[in-house]
Amino acid sequence: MVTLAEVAQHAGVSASTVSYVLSGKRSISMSTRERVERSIQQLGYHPNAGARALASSRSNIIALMVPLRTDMYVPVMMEIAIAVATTARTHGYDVLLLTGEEGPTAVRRIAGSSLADAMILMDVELQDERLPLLRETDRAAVLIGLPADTDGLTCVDLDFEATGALCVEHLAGLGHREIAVIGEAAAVYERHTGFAERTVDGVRAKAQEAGVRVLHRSCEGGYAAMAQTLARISDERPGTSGFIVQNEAAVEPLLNLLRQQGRAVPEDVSVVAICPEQVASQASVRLTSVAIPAQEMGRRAVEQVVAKLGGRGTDEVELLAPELTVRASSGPAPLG
Amino acid sequence: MVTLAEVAQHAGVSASTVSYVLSGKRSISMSTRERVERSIQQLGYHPNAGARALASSRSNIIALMVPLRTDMYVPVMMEIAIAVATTARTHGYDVLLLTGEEGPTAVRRIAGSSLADAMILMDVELQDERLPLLRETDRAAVLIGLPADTDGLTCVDLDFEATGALCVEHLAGLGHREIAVIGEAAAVYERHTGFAERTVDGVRAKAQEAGVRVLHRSCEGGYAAMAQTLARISDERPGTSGFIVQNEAAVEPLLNLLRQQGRAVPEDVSVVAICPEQVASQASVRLTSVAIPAQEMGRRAVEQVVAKLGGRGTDEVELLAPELTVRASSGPAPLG
DNA sequence: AGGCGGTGTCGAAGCGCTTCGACACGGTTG
DNA sequence: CAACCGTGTCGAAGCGCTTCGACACCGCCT
Repeated sequence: MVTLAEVAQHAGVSASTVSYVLSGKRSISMSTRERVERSIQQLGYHPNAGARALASSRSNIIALMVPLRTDMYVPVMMEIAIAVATTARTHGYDVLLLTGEEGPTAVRRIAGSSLADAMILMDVELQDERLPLLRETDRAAVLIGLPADTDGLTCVDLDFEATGALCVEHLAGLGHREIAVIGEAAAVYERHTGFAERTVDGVRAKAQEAGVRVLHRSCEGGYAAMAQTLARISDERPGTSGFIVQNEAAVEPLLNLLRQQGRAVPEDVSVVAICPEQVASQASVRLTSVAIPAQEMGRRAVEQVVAKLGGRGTDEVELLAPELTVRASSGPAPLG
Repeated sequence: MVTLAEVAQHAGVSASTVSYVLSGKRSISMSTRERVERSIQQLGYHPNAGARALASSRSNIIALMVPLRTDMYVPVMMEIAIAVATTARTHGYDVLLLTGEEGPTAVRRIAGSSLADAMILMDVELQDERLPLLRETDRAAVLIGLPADTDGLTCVDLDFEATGALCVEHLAGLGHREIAVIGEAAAVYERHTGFAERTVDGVRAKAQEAGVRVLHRSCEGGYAAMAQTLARISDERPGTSGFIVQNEAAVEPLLNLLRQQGRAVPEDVSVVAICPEQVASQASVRLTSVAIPAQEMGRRAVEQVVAKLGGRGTDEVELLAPELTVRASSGPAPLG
C-alpha cells in the first residue's frame, strides 16, 4: 500500500502539504499542487480509511438501518437503499448496511465506535425503540418515516395524509360516492408504522369534506385474503364503486377477483393504488396511482444528513408532496 | 467517547492488558479479566473503529456490491443483501453497501483504502469488468453468480443447470412431451449474466435425455409482452403442455392469459416456476417451483469470505442444489 | 538451592493520517 | 525603509488502538 509519506517524498514536499492538497483546507500553489497530484496518480495512492478516520474523527460513512422483514415493501426499501447509496457517494460518503435485527443496540454500537458519522433509519415506528438512543447521541440522524414525536428529529417521508386525500379527491371528482380503502395487513397497523394510519386519516378528512362515505379494511396479501375482504366490503357497502388500495400484494388479486365477478375496471368500479410506479404500470390493468417516491426519499434523506454533518442542518420534517398519475383503472362512477 | 486508556486506568491495568482482554490473543487471569470487563461495562466503552482498523490493518468490514438496476430480481437481491448483513454480524463484521454504479472503480477504491477486508460481488456477468481488478488485489472476495472463467475465484450460486434439468424431469415424469421455457427479458441474455443461459442448458440436456421437445423464448415482463410470447409459442408448438417460467414479472401474466384462453392449470397445462418462494406461494395458482435460495446464497458467501479471511479459504465454486416443491400448478399431461 | 519454563502483565513503538502553530518569503503600506 | 500582512510550506504532536519483546513471578524439577 502506498502511503501519504511516500507520495510526499516522491513529490518532494512534506506530508502535510500532500494532506492539504487532498483536503483543500489550505491554499497550495498551482505548481506544487500539480506536482503532488501527478505523484498521486503515478503511485496509485489511496488514503487509508482507518487512519483518516482516526486522525479526523470522521469516517465518511453513513449507516443505513433497513428493516429485517422482507415481507412488505421490498422493492420500495431496495430502491431507497440504492438511492441512499448512490447519493451518498456523490457526497463522498459510503454506506454501512445495518439490519433491524440488532435493534436499538446497533445505534449504540455505531455511535460508540465512531464507525459512522451519521445514521439513516428506515421503517420507523410511532414509538420507535431506537429514538431515545438516537436523541442521546450527538450523531447526525435522519428518519425515513414519521414517529409520533418528531421533536428534535429530522424526518423525510411521503405525505401520506395528502396522499389519502388526493385519492379521494380524484374518485370524488369522478362522481364516486362510496369508497373502500383496502389497506395493509393488520400486523402493519398493530406495529404502528404510522404511514398506513396517516393515509386513512387523510382519506377520512377529505371524504367528509367531499361528502363521500368511506369504509376501511386491512387486508393480508394473496387471493384468499383478498376474496374475503372483498366479500365483506360488498356485504357492508354494496354501493361501493371506488377502491383505494395501499398494499402491493393485494393489487393483482383485487383486479383478478373483480374480473371474475364480472365487474369491469374502470367502467363499473374504479381502483386507485398507492404503490411504486412499477407495480402500477405493470399490473394487468394499468393503475391510476400515487407513486411512492422511493428514490426521492432516499436522496433527500442523504442530503439532509450531509447538510447536518456540514453544520447547515435543520431539525425538520420534510413531507414529499404526492402525485397522482391517471391511468386506465379509474373513470366516472357508473350512473345511479 | 471513552477510550481504551480510560478503561485501563479505571481497572488499574495497562492499556495492552485491556486490549488483550478484548481480543483474547493472550491469556489473562480470571481476576483481571473480570475487573476489566466490569470497567468496560461501567464506562460503556466501545472500541474506536478507525483506530482499530489502523493499528490492526483489518477493518472488520465486508463490502457488498449490489446491482444498480432495480428492474429484476429485486426481492432476491434484497434477501441476499439482508442475509449477508445479518450473517456478517454474527461473525463480527459489518457490511458496506456499494452499488454497481461506480463499477470497477469501486473495487479499486475499496481495496486501496483498506476500507473493507473483503468483498462480495453480486450480479456477476460472464465477462465481468471487475474481475481483473479483483484478481490483482490481495483482498478476499466471493462472487454470488458465476463468471465464464472461475479460475482463482470463489463463487456461490444456485446450480441453474441442475435447476433446469429438475424442472424438465418433473414435467417429463408427468408425461409432458413438449415444453416451453419462458425466460428472462432479452436484455438479460445480452448482458450475459450466465444464470439464464445455464438454466436453458440444463433444460436442453435433460430434455434430450428424456426425449422431450423444448422451445425457449425470452420474455419482457408485463401483460402485452407475455401475450405476444404466448402467441408465438402456441403458433410454433401448438402441442406444448408444460411451461417453465424463469421471470418473476411473467408469472402472473402467464397465469392470467392461460385462464383467459380457457386453458386450465394444471389440467390442461402445467407450469413450473423458477422464482422466490414467496412469489410461488402467493401467485393466483400456487406454483410448483424451484426456489431461489437467496438467504442461503448470502449466508454461504459470507461464510466463505470469513473462512478466507481466517486463512482457511479455498478457491472453489459452490453450487447449491435446487429443490423442487410441488404445488398446484403442475399435473399429469392431458391425454393425446 | 539454583535454574527452568510457563503464565500474566506492562511499556513502547508504531499504524497513516490530520491539523495546529511556526515560519520564510515577497509584496504592500505609511 | 521598516513594519506589516498574506500566502505557501513544514515539523511535530497526536488520534486510539494493536502487538512485540521484555520481565516479574510462581512452582517445578533435579
